[in-house]
Amino acid sequence: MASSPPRPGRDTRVARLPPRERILDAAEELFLREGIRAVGVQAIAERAQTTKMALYRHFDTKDALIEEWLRIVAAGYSSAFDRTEAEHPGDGRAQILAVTRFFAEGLPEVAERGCPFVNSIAGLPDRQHPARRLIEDHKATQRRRLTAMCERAGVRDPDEAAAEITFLMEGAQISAQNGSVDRAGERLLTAVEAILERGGADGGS
Amino acid sequence: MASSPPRPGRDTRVARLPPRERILDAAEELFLREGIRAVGVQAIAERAQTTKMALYRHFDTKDALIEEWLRIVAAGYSSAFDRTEAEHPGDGRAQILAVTRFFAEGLPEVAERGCPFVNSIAGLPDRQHPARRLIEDHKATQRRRLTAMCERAGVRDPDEAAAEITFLMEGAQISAQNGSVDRAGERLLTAVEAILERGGADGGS
DNA sequence: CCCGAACGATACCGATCGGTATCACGCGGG
DNA sequence: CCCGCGTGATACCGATCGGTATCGTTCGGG
Repeated sequence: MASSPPRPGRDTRVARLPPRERILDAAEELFLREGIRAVGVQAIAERAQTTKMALYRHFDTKDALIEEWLRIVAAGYSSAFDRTEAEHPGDGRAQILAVTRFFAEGLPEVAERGCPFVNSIAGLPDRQHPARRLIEDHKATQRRRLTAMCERAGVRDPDEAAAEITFLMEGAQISAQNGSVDRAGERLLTAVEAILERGGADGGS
Repeated sequence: MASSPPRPGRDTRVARLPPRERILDAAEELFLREGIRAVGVQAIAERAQTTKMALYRHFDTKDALIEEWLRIVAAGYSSAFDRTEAEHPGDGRAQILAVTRFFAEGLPEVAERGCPFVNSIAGLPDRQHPARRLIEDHKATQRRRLTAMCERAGVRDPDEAAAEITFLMEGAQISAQNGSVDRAGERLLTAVEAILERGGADGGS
């Protein structure tokens, strides 16, 4: 096996990531594919090409690993919001349409694996569970940012508009997953535009 | 029909349903409270005041029990659609508003325990699983019925309107569950009315 | 009245769960 | 050079998982 080159990278074409990242990657894949509760720590460790012991050196408990994973996913969505606000400074309407497009682009993936937050919350019936709190905090923050964008867009009732847009985004994910609505992305975009229209958004135009 | 089931007569000590119903009731309660996968058959049997053996006499497997439960839940929604169609014959707009109100009224419950379909699908990653097929069939049927109602209401693009209303209903449930939107019921109704307005619904004939 | 089916209880099956203990090895920094 | 830490491997823990086997009891309809 490791005959001449002492250099690592024999069993992986790219340089191997540190165990912690490998574990998080493996957990993400399995959590999405099988569901939080159906996956055992043993399976995660194996897929990460390590052992349960190594996993428990980095995460106190399986639930802590779940929480950390969800934290990363939430950060991904947050940074997408950051980006759109940076790219369309002050233009609420453009920001909303951009994040809507972001959600729409993610729909094929969500249709296959489901939404990480929605699926996880189903396995976290305890409202005090740290991972569940994290999800709810994330969703509340996202909703606040959406409301702010609606205000910026000059919509008449920003609170109502943000609520409806939130419904549409969440519902598009669910309906894409259960296959009851085709062309979900286009429908989502159309519906959000209609809400902005109805609310009298300033529009960049 | 001649022979009545062993219904609890008034001299029975405890009004007790037949084991099968008790098991389904217990399963419903636990599935909603803890989640499909987190509940063991032992726990279901105990809450139904019976044993695992009795449970397996009525259901081939735990998954079959899950499927049967979901079938009952789906039937409940279907009969709600039946009722509104019967109560507002030919009036698509009134039908849509009635089923929307039905969803809105269920939101407090959904906010607490989550949507049975959404939560279950998270624990059924296998698309071939009978219970998952049942959910997807149910959602597809519901979407078709909604489209028919939109046609009846004279909306310009019934397919699009039904899709958007579906998004709103599903999204309202999710957002109520994760607490990101308050007054979800009123918002849902407002949004659906706006879609009918925009689509040029007849208003009742 | 009595027979068989449904029922309740208990014990058991192999597998897997989340989590821990132990130990040997490799590698890098003081 | 060598010490120590992170690592990987293995074995183990008690508990629980879904599912089955074997009892004795209860009860209602032919």
